[in-house]
Order: sequence, then C-alpha cells, then structure tokens
Amino acid sequence: MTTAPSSPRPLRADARRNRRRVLDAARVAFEEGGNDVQMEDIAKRAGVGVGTIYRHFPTKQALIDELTAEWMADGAAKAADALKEPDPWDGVVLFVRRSAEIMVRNRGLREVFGDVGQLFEDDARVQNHDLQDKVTALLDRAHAAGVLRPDVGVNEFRALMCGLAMAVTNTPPGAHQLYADVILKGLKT
Amino acid sequence: MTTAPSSPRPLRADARRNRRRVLDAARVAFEEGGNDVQMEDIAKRAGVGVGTIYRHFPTKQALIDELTAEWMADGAAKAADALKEPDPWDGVVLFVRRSAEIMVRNRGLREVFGDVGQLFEDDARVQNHDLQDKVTALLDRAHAAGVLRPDVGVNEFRALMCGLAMAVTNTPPGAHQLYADVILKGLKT
DNA sequence: GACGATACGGAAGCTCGATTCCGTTTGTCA
DNA sequence: TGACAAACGGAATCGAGCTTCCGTATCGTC
Repeated sequence: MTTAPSSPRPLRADARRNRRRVLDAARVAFEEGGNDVQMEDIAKRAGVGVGTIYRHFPTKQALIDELTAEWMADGAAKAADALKEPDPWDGVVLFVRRSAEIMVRNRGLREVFGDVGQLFEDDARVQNHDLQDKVTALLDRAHAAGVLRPDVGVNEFRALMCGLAMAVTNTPPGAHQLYADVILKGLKT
Repeated sequence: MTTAPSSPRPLRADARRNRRRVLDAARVAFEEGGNDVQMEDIAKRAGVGVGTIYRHFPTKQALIDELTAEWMADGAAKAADALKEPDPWDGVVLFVRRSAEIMVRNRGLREVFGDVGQLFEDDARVQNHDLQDKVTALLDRAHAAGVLRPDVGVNEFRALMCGLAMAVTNTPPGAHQLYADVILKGLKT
C-alpha cells in the first residue's frame, strides 16, 4: 500500500520531507474539493512541482488510494471506540453520529464512499478489512442484543452510510445530525 | 424550456423526427450510464450524427436539462398520486417507495439529485416548482396530521431522498425497499 | 570539496470528449 | 420538377487535465 515498505535504500531527506508535504497538501485538498482537485493545485499547495508528486505516487488515483487508506483506518478506530461502549445500541449510535460528522467535512471521503461498489468488491486496491471487521462486530453485537433490524448487515449498513454521506452533502450546517437521527431511528428494532 | 415553443416556423419533418430520436436515445443512455455517456454514443443510438444533436441542443448539459425536466414532471405526477391517498402517512410511504423504485433504474436521475445544491438553488436552469409544491403539500399534510417528524421540511426531505438514491446505487437487486423502509421508519413521528 | 546517485521543477506531450464547421443531402413550396 | 432553405453527417478543432521527460539542483559519501 505505502510505497516500498521493505528493501530498497531509504529516501533522501528532502524526498522524505516532500513526500509528507504532498500527502498533507493532498489530504486538505481532497477533503475540501474531492476528486476534482487538480494535480497542479496539490503541487502548488505543497510547494513542489507536479513532477515531484509523480516521483512519489505513480498516478493521481494512487495518491487518492493512499489517503483513502488513512481515512479507512480512522474509521476503523472510530468503530473500535464504539465497540468500547458497553451498550450495543449506544455503540451503533455513537458510530453513526461520528461518521456523519466526519463526512460533512470530507468531500473526498464522501466521493470514495459513492464508489463503494468498486472500492469494496475488489480488495486489491485499498485495504479495509479492519474497518469492515470492526463494523461487523459492532452490528453483530447489536443484532445479538436484539436492538438492530436483523435484515441490516454490513453491506446494507454501508449503503445507508453512503446515503447519509449524500444527504449530508448539500445541507445547511448542523442539519446533519437530523439525518443521522432519522437513520438511527429507522435502524432500531 | 423546450426549444422555441413560440414564433419561428415549424421544424421540418425530418428534423422533428430526429429531435425525438435524439431525446429517446439520450433518455435511455442517461438512465443507464448517467453523466458519463458520450455524445457520440447517443448519436449512434439515435442513428444520427453528433452534428444533429447539436442542431437541437446547444450543449450536452442542455440535453440533460431537458431530460431532467421530464423526470421532475414524472416526480410531480407521482407526488400528485400520493396526495390522492386519503391517509397522509400512506401518501408519504407511497411516494418514498415509488421514488426508490424509480431511482434504482435511473442513474442519470440519481446523479442529478446528487447535484441538488446547484439544481434547486438556481431555479433558472430546470423548472421544478411543480414537484417542489406537490411534495411540500404532501409533507404539510403529514405534519398537520402529526405523523411526520416536524423537523423534516422539503429541504431535509429532499436531502434524505438524495441519500436514498445513493444507498440504492450499489445495492443488490431488491434491497432498495429496505432502505426506503428504514428511512420511512425514521421519518415517522 | 568532489563525484555519483537522487530528486526536483515545470514545460511539453498526450488522451479523451465536447463542440464547431462546412460540403452534401433532403424537404418544402411554387 | 426546380430552386432554396433547412437539416444532416462526421472529420477536424479545441480545451482540460493527467502524465512524461529532461536539464538542473541537491544530498550523502569518501
């Protein structure tokens, strides 16, 4: 996933620094502008030339994938938090609410989710088993406690989260918790 | 909205025929492939040259807008049906269910909805007051009967429908009614 | 402090799709 | 049926972005 975790000699100091700058700039840019930020914008924000981006990431998509992996890891962490909640239903509520909050601020993530089909069918591109597993655990626990609609599995849940992302997209600030509430109410047994 | 409803001389017979063919081909194409169908595909399906499309519609966007207007009109008709339902809540249910069904089959419409901000803020481009008004009536009636969450107005409802569209997007066939149910349950007082 | 390997910047190239243009064809009207 | 306007087809043009390339600058090592 990350470039060369193994053998070849370590990056030169300036290269390491630039790689980080590119990633940071790209993160901000994609969170704000989604897929239609341009490579040149990112380069400008990072204070490097486009060529430098390509030295570190073979394509725009590879760069996005790297960020996506980060976002998924964050999500997995959030799910892990939610699992710490003693009450199974509270766990679900917490996770959905937080997800809504995150998605309001991250257009790139919303778009990635819109692509779900592609993203999740083919596990080659972005590793997300961790997120997948944690969410499954969260839902299983709620099912076992009989507080979550039994016909909602991970896939259905994911689709609903995509929906939430969409609803949240062009929405007056603050309203996003309303959508989270509607979905939560709909999910409860 | 439609090209020149008024003064200039009527279209020649072949032109009229071609215009219809283009529109029909475009409808099918956009329903299936959304915004990324290409003008040339449409031309091919319609059995005309690209030039002919441009004789009738100044840009690709104009063509999409024309179809969008049709889709909105359909939606308004569905909302009108729903208003005929004697029970206010049944009306909402009917409308949401049917909308879900329609959206599963129409990628173009889903994408248009994804753009909601643009589409509805600026009423210059596509006329949709009719849909807007009918849905407002539907919701008002349900509010008055006390069966619909009072904090859900047209805008919130629209956002939720967008969400539904998204959820429905990469979904196993048949599952879309599940999402409609979840949202409906969440909407009910 | 000199040399080779690495990395950099950003102009040029390439691809893909929308849109334009114009020589040719077809419909309409007398 | 002939003349003219209207419409057609589709090759050529144009623009937008991603990606490549290469001359120059920097790093790390001896």
